[in-house]
Amino acid sequence: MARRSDHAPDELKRLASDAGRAIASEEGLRGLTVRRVAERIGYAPGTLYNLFANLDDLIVQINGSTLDALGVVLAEAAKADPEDRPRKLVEAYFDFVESRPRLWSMLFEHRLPEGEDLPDWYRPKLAALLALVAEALGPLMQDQTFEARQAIIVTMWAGLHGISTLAVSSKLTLVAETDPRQLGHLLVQRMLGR
Amino acid sequence: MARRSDHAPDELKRLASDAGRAIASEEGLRGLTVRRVAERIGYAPGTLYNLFANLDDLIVQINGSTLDALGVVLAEAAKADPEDRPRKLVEAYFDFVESRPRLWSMLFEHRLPEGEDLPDWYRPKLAALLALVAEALGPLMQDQTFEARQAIIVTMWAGLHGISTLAVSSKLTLVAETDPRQLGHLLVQRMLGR
DNA sequence: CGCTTTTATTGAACGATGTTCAATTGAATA
DNA sequence: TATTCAATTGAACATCGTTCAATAAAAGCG
Repeated sequence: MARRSDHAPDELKRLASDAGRAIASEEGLRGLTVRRVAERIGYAPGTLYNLFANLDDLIVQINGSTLDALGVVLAEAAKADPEDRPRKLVEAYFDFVESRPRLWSMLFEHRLPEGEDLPDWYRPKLAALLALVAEALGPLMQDQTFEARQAIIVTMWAGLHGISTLAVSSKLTLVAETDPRQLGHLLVQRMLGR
Repeated sequence: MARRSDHAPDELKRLASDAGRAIASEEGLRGLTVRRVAERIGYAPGTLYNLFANLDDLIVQINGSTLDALGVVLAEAAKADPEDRPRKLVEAYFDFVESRPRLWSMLFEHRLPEGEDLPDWYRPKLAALLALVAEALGPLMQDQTFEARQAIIVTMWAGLHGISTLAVSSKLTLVAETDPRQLGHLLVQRMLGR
């Protein structure tokens, strides 16, 4: 069989990454296989290699769209009054992680093979997220130099990521039950010097 | 063939996890396969299943020993004068990550299958590391309640983890080149309120 | 409309993976 | 020496990512 054209090429690519995202959000990275995506959209495994370079490529695409979704959520939170933004942003971040734990995990669980780099469009997407947060919190860091602000934002960002990662893999609960959100708020407060 | 007894059972188990660690530190989680570990120690693949429940078990064992090694390094740094400990601990942490990037990555890159939990001995090992840091930095947090100290330490811990993770997977370098160590120091300073 | 060209799609094939388990064989025991 | 025991094997199974010659359907053309 050939040239079925049940779907336009772009449409088919979307269909495939949607199917991949569905599988990943249900079963995580471990359950995401080429054959299962193909089966889900009713095509042969080989077809996916016309749409994506390989499975890693498909995963990176899905991760990219996860970053986009996170951006939407954070942008919404950034509309709050400047003094409220730290709390709102942290809440939005953890809401996002909790609503899509497996997709969010895949963002960091997946590693490209040694020597391969993320595609060119990925890093700007990440930088845009950071810029969004930096702009939202700018009014609260007016006494800081540009470099200092940059460092604060990146540290906050990485810190929230660390808290969420350990929470999701349940490597955070030790003796006492520690709420990830509270740690997030604590982190942001201290990083903003309040 | 059977009962070769070239090695005592415990000895063989050590041999296998050493081989696994060697492979992982050279090629990361992706290169760590049952067959390659078996080949490296001169046994058949099936033999590994007498020593470990499965590949996940072997990985968790290696991760456990990585935590131990990190503990040794941090304990050494904690011997410094109380005021120097924040800097020394951060330096020790990043030294460790940079000296074993792939082993350290495996600590967080690896996820057990859905529903499976880390073994009972793993969580205490993690808690001991946190306790070490908490004790070392206790003198610098005397104005804090026990709960507050706990939260500060865990947040620092998760934050360092986040910074290192993003740095190792090169998702930290955005516009300007940001040194992970400096971010680590910044984080710890602010979390300790200095 | 028929013929040719193009190309999207297939699915068998390859090598590699984790895991199982009956068979084997060396050591320990009697 | 004969028997029991258990450590070790390696073939087998299902699955994986990936490739690619074959194919069939659409598009182009006379």
